[in-house]
Amino acid sequence: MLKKGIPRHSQISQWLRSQIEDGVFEAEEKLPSENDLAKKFDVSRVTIRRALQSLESEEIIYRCQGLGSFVSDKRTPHNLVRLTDFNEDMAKAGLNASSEVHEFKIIDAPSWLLPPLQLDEGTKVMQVDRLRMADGSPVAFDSTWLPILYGQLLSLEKLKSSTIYKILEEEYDISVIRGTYRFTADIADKSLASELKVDEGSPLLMIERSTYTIGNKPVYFQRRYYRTDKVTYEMTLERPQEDNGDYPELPMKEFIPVFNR
Amino acid sequence: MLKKGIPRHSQISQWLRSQIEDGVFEAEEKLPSENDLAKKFDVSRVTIRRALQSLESEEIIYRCQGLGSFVSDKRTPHNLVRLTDFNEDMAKAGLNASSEVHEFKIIDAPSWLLPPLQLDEGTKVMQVDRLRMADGSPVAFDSTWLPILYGQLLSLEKLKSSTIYKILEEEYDISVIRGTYRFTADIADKSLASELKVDEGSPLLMIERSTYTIGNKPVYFQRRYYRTDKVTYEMTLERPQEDNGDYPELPMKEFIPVFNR
DNA sequence: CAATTTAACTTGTATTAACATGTATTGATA
DNA sequence: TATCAATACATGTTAATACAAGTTAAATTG
Repeated sequence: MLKKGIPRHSQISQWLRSQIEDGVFEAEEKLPSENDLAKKFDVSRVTIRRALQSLESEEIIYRCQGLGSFVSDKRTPHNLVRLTDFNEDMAKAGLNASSEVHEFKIIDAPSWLLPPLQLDEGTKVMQVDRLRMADGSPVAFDSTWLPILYGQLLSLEKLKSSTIYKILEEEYDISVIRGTYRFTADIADKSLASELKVDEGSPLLMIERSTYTIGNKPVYFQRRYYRTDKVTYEMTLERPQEDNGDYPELPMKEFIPVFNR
Repeated sequence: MLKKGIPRHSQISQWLRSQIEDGVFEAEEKLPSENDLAKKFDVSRVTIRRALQSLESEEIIYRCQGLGSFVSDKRTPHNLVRLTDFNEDMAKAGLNASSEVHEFKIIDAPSWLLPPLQLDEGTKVMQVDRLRMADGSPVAFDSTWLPILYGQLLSLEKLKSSTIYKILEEEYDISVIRGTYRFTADIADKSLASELKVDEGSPLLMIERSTYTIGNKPVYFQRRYYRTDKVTYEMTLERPQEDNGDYPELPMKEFIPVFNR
């Protein structure tokens, strides 16, 4: 049942993770007892506990002495934030996402783009402008700049049905390891106003995103303008309930505002 | 050395936490080996490992087989986001924070405020308007509304030297358990423009914050406008390096955009 | 002297064993 | 009937032990 070469506790926690993911064990459902699991996998109870501990620290399950282990209700592993994708975000919100590619060209990198993409002067970059729509009406407009190295992997065809993130990850195995988001506000100039169908001078929520792959290599730099009447970014921070006394005064969560001078 | 009644592994992990916090073990410094710690506390190595495991899952330390355990460089436990405080944010950025209370009054709650504060029509609320400054120049302007229950605990005096968060937590033991942040953009009207010393129509980053105490009771609702030339909110999301195979495809971090219709 | 082997030390994995503590049910007792 | 004690079973704590595997440096070898 268990492969060799991979720690058993990892395999067991992985098995449980996928079982929970697949809905075999539903939310709030009681898992088999540690002894039962130990028998099932023919390992010691300690190994089972090691596996359950992983799931507990990921807040996928919670355990009650005397009662058993239960699947957490939270759909996403708490405290974990995923690097999200426009289409994915929209799908989660139950909206029909679509996008139009309005620009797909190679340009000389403007000077302000050199530092974020770690490029030298005179280098060319790929620029992709897209209008993002939810249920057919414009929600956001973004420009993305990529070093030619990565930009050449894209095509108009693919961009229509997929996202840059997915194309690079799934087709070329270039995965984004790190991403930095910057939130700021801007006002719609003539061009943005007409793209997003808002009045010139309207406030727009701007999110700049820098993404990096292994070795801190920049993959792309993106500026996205959201219609404020359409999108608000929201984030809930929760202070962990005083569980076991492990956190006496406790860590909550961090959110770093950067002050420009 | 160890008290009874409290699990030894908890006491040991707590001791290590505070030693690290106090700088006894600095960033990237190697901790004593598991065997050394076991001898020091006269416990088994398993107990030490249990303690280190807690610190590891909190990302306070990391461990390398064959090398030892090391203190993580990250100042704040990773993946944990703290509910922050304006003064604290500024201090961290090395700026001198100050604020002027421009309004401190009791008003009839406007209708749009009723749902977020879970109040009935006709209720009165406390409103506090403050201009926030960094090194003497205006950075943000916020209005905070509190149910009278909590508002009455504040005073002009205290607000000058402290923050609402601190006053309620430290003096009245009312601690904020949960907070929701919403990011959006707005433009400066005449009043905001003159407060923040920007042109009318300038873009401002607006952050709405709802905070709750135990039992999901709203403590206050706040609207803060940041000068975009002064402040950008930034957030870095990192995908955990494939450590042990525990996370095969996955979990990064979550950041929820809310789509208004 | 350089390359290799060995030894010592580190954390990682896993078992067996015992006892502590919390929860719920069952059955005897007042 | 209501209460309490016994019991079974859950997770929690901890020890003692063994071996695996990664790292480093010293010792050995060519």
